[in-house]
Amino acid sequence: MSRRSARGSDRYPRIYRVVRRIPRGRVATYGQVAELAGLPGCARQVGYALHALDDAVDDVPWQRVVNARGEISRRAVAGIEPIQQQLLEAEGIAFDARGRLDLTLFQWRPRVRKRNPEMRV
DNA sequence: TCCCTGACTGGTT
DNA sequence: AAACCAGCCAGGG
Repeated sequence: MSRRSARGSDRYPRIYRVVRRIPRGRVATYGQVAELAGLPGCARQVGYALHALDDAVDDVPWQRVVNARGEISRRAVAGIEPIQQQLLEAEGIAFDARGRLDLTLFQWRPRVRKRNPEMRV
């Protein structure tokens, strides 16, 4: 381990905690997860964290995270994308012929947990 | 320890 | 609509 490696991986638990909050039948984007985890601008790291998941051990609904265009992101390892799509379809999410889902319909919109519930602009 | 590669994104061209 | 580009940062060679 290099000098201070312990610090960096604090992020993974934060990221997993957010992903676990995504309800069934809803999706979140990588950037959205990063922001909710307090890591704005670190969308790429969210992908990296999910890549590091061990499905045999972790109970993180990774399939509910898609890219900002409403598509399932391409993996280095083939064969996973169709599985992710099937899992989402099983939750009631619809994909168009081009393999995209409508974020305006299925994107998770968590309530803000603050005193002032909402002050719309 | 340097260098490169990613389950990404928003702004430009 | 598509290609490019600069940030982002953890791992592995």
